[in-house]
Amino acid sequence: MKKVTVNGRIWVEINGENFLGSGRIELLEKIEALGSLRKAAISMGLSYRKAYYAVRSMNELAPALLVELKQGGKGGGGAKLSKSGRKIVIKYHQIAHDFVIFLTKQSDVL
Amino acid sequence: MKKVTVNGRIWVEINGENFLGSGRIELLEKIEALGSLRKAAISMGLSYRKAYYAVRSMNELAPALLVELKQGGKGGGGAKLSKSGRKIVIKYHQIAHDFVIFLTKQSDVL
DNA sequence: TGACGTTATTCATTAAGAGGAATAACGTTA
DNA sequence: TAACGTTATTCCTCTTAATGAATAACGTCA
Repeated sequence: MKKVTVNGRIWVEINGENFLGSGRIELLEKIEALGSLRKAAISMGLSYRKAYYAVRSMNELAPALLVELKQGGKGGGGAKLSKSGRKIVIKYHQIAHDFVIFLTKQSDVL
Repeated sequence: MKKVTVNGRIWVEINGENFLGSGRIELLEKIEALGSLRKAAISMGLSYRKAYYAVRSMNELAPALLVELKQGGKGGGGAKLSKSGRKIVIKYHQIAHDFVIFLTKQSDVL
């Protein structure tokens, strides 16, 4: 018997521009865990450049910085989440959870 | 004030393979309206080839043909939806409608 | 003041997808 | 049997996205 399922993807937009998806959320979490954008990128198998542009885009779109980047200094610098950065990660997970439930329900109906 | 919204995309999979999304649904509707795959593709600004491969993929994955293609004959041939093809278009619209409601609710929460 | 490890940026190459062009194949109809 | 308009298929080009390499810039600390 063939298995039919409803799948999907959600993301957050600000003024119609892509702001946050699951990939960026994972990046934020890695940044919080590792304290370094470079290490976060590598741990996800992501190029540093792509990760950097993602952070830059997020910080530009958000009303307040999500990631605080520090260049030079102790350890060469580093990256960490701001308070609003940590908040938005939690909020996103709530939405993603509801979405999984939605998809499951729709798959059952099929 | 910046406008923050949750957006997304859903599709139907069969055995984990992409089966139906909004584009393919639109294609099915155009086929029903125009009776020709070529005309349907053109009306959507789609290349015939892409439309053809989409139909082929759908027909192969579905338990029963969604689109009946006829080559040669009166008018050169034509394309039309099977009964199960028409059914699935209706079902998809129901799911898509629920999804819009879901997205609106999530956007309100933000 | 030099070493360090990070952030910040540019450049060139490669991979993949989209698209168009061209043509074969088909079956009815006049 | 020739014309017609469609389905069916192949091939090549072009554009765009992804990737990696290389390097500059920075600020602390020994």
